[in-house]
Amino acid sequence: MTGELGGSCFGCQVRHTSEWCALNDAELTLLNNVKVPKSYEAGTTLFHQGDDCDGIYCVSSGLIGIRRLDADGNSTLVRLCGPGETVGYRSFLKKSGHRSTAEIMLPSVVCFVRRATVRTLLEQNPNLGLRFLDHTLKDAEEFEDRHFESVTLTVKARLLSLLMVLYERFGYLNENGESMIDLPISRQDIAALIGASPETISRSISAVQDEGLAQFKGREVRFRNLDALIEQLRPA
Amino acid sequence: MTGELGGSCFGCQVRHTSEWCALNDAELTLLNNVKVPKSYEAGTTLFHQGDDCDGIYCVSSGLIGIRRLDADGNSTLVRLCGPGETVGYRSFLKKSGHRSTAEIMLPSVVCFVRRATVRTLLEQNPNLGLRFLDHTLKDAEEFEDRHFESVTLTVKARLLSLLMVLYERFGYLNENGESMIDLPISRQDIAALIGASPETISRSISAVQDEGLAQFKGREVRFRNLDALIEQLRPA
DNA sequence: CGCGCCACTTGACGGTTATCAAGGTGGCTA
DNA sequence: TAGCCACCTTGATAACCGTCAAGTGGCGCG
Repeated sequence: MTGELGGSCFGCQVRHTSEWCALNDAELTLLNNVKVPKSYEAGTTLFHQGDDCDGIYCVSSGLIGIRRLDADGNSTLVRLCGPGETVGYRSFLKKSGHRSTAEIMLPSVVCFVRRATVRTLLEQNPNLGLRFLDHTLKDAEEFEDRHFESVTLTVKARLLSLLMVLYERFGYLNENGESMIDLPISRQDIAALIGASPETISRSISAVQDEGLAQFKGREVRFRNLDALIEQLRPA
Repeated sequence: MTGELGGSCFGCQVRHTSEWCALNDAELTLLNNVKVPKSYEAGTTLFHQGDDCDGIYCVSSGLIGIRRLDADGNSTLVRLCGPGETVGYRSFLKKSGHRSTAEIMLPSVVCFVRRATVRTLLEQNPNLGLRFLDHTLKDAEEFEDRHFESVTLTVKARLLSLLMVLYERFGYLNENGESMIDLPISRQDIAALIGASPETISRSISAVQDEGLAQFKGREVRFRNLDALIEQLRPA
């Protein structure tokens, strides 16, 4: 709920974009008293697939990766959650164990709210439930769209699409006014995210460079022709 | 809400499996008074992609197909909704236009409940909202799983998986005790549903027949070896 | 400094699948 | 019955992509 440990929910920068914007002052005070803010290093985890769901996590800053084990036991990245997003709420609402593992991708501050508190707030304030409903609707649509994309678009098109999504969240202009991203995830994770092999991702990246759309140096991406790139996403 | 036009919600066979099982008698009476049951021929539509959302539809009997237009303007089948399921509720909850077209696949009876009524019931009974939440969660999980399948399994495996789903809903034993399905959809729709071309579906069906798993005659499927078929779904 | 480790890249190959094209079948109307 | 049309099948071909394998480069560590 707050950018600094022990900070107040009332000062939290993401308060108005998270589910908790439905709460009134009294409820927010309750939340503020029982929430457990904590700072995490990259590589650590909030919970593991199969764990019991003891509560939910609100991302204040940083980036969380949601992973699932595939049939071969490999851990594959399923989605990313940034500031203002709530993690683990679907398992909470379903009253089931966690279906996935939540891994810290970037140094993050995350507030934990234990189950009983969320339940109390949900009973007190129906609007909070509606906020969760909205969030779930958004998730469902996102998965629907991605399913649609994965059977319609090629790997390269999906890569460009992902780059645009990441650009919206992590993009910036460098000193020369060029559009840039510092990718928060590895190529392997990119591969998992769009449902392709790491080799194909590597080749797709080469193709994107050959076409002069962008330059890749490690995790740094420099866009050369954002208009042409966006244009490639249109035709389908 | 009812198997016969003008019938009562109280006697509806799907009442206990639909969202409306959350309602008490008074609320059900309200619903019963304002709902509009209607019989539809195959090929007609409940609403079109882009239409305003004026309410939600509860499937009493028959089968509804949800279609979306792809980039080329082709209408592709996205999912099927059977008795007890509610159609168009996500657009309603999101207060947005319909993202897809709902087409009648089999002769169906569908009850329309207009927006104001649903809103009233939602305000009166928080449990109804939770039911919708559950449904949305299920939708999200389904698309998550299908996304996973579509990048993991071959077309033939996905076809077998779809056949099992359809068997659960439309399967029966014929006079010889053989497991059968009368497919409710065309091969083109099967193709769209699992994300493949119609030609590949046709070839996959041939392969399934060559392996002695099932016989296809038009839309009639006769299973030859259900155990072996299920076994092929396991390995993952 | 050398070593190993890991992520990434690149090449070669093969399998799966889409695409294009040419029949075939069944249902419908005239 | 003929003719048409939509749907389905079958064949040939090529594109896409996954897999296996070898090589590169960065980075920490002894």
